[in-house]
Amino acid sequence: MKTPGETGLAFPDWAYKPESSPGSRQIQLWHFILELLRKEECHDIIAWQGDYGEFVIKDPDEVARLWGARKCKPQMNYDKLSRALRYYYNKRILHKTKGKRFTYKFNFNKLVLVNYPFIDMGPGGGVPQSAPPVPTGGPHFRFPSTPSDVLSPNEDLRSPNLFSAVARRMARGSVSDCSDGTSVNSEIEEGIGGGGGGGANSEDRGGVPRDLPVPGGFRGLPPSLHPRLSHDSLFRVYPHGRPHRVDPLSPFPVSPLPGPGGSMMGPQLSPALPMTPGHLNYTPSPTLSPMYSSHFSFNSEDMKRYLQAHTQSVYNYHLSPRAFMHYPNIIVPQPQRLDKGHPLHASLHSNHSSSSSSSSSASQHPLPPPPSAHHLQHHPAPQQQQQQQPSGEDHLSSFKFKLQPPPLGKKHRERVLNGSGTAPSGVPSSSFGSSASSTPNSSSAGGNAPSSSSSSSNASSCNSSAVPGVPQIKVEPISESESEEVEVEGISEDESFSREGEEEDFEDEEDYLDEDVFKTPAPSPHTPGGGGLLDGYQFMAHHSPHPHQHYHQTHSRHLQQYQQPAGASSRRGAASALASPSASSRTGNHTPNSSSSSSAGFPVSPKPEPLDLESQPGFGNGSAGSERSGSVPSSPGFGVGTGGGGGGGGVGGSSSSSSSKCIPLKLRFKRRWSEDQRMEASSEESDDKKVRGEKQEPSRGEEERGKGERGGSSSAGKATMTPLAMMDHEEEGSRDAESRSREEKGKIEIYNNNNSSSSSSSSPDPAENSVATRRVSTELHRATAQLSLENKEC
DNA sequence: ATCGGAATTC
DNA sequence: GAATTCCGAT
Repeated sequence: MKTPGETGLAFPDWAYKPESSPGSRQIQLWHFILELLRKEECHDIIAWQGDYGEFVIKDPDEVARLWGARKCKPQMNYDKLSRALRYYYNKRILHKTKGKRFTYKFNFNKLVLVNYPFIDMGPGGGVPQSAPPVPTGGPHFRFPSTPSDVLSPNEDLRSPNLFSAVARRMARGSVSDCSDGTSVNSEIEEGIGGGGGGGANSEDRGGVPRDLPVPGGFRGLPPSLHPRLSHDSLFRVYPHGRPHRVDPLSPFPVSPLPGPGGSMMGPQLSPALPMTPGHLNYTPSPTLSPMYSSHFSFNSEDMKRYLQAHTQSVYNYHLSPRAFMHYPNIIVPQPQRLDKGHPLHASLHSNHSSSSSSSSSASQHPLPPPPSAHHLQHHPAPQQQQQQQPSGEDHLSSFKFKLQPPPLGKKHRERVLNGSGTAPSGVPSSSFGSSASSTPNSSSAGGNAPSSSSSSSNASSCNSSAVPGVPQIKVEPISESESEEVEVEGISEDESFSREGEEEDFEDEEDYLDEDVFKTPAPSPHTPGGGGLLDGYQFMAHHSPHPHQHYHQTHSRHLQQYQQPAGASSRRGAASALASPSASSRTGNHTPNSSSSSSAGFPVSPKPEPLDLESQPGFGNGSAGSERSGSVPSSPGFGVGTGGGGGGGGVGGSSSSSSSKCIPLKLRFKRRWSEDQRMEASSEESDDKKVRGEKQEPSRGEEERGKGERGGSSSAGKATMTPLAMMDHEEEGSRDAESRSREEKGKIEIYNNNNSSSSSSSSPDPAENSVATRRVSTELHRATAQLSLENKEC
């Protein structure tokens, strides 16, 4: 099999911490595992297989041996190692793929969160589940490992308001450790050769452009961003046409942004585990960015850039609208479509002042500029894709759907490799030997030269294989009740965003979330830009002229794949259908996800979350509000068809009018919302259970149920229905048949449009769209402003 | 093979 | 905190 990297599916760079690289002793098991997975040499003993993020330990003994060597625990054996892995279950870093021997699956979301806690959870701590902090999209954010990289985090700090959470975490050390001094080299390794991306292997890299840390990180950014910071390190830019590889074998779907650095091995992210923002129980690496202490001067420009990057990242990661609510000042740039001018810049600039101000208000200590840390890392040549200049298509294209045939029989995967069991007892830890097992190659000490770095040589390769994959959706049989049942990978943002009915029923919220988070935006084949989900954001930010196109595309896909006939009403059915196969087999636990069960009542977040509340209002103004009021289902705003997405849609709603298209958007929002809430609730619960060890009920199903129940009834904090719930109710309950039919029609139209047009470009009514779009945009702006104000107040 | 509790180590 | 070690239960 190819390594993820090769396949182009690498896991996010940030997920991998170089520090743990060969020489570092503090390496954590998961990190070590990733390390092995990155090495082709090790593919005989462990390799990605199956779903995204899923890997199989082909030779448990050997892996254990290596692990023991690394940790200087000669007595290590698979039993012990597995115990350690099992501890990750609760942490949600990993979970077992049931039915498959020696097969586990990473929850990259979790890793990401841990590593990249940029998003402020807010008081509620509720982060939009849907929006993982990690940037997937175009510009990849790379978790800074090197000192210079580290800076970036600091940058975050710059804006206390926005990133305060991060700062706090950093202070706590909860933030990922990229910073080990030890790891510096390692990082470099990764960054360049090894690592950057997930695939350590040269091959892998080849597939994915690993780190292409582009010196100018941001596209638009002047190379000289900051002397001290190279955003590059922080953000990886991917060349436009990132090749998307699709490796059938590799567990990962094509990386959406085959970004260079492989910063994104998006596919790998397993949707399965929920990334509950709130729960960062696990702190992978203690070290935080080296820079904590470092100070950065507050540079408005840097800030802007940073924010841009960040926002893009967020955007790319499908942050839920709420996430943005947290950052009132930030306008979400359209990462991918910069066509229109450079919205980002514009937005940033415009916002910049505000943001800065806010920061000042909050607490900010402008940090003195860090010592220069520029890291050595050679980033692969700057990729085209830099954030700033996304050539529209490329950006979007980066994300794709991955369609995978149903997994082969488990048996295929089950391989018990007998191992070669050799076990040299004390192996020098330092040399993880990279390939220790099979190919002990050099490396070891070499400094970090990283074994994997070997890949460095390959680094070039990464980019190569860019094969624009076609968006694919992967449907897995449900192996586990939890998350794995149905995965849609690489779903376009839209999907994640709305996850229309089809996906609505996630048995696992977590999974769902994870997916969202990780999903890479699916580049629609047709649309260059491809960013489905983004639409909303984009819309908000820039009002792209053709917002709906994306939407259409994505939806169309849904339809095709899921063939979901009708709108909301059908959702469940569709979803259930998807899930059902396996679900049925399994215990009933799957109960349709809480969301679907909305009828029952959406779970209300157990505890009141200020953030949510805050955010919601904002949206409320938009579509949500209208719905609540019982207004006509179709919110005008959405009508624009732009996905206005969340916020935008809502706002627009007031103004515009096309009904048909509007609804889908609305639904999306609602669902999204509900999901978020559910997530929150679930996450809490789950945490309680798993982490805390509270046992409410053994079955997983329970968790969900519990969520639902709690949400509905118990939520002591919130007796009242959440907006979402209300919305849902309206949808299902109050809406009249007509409205529904209209909605559906609208959807259909949209879909049709997609199909018909090559997506990207032509919308059926360009003129109309443009006009509508403008209009909407204007309103959106207005709305945004209001929201911002509101948020500030809060 | 897997799970997870408990004690212990670093 | 993150394993490591043991070990009984499934």
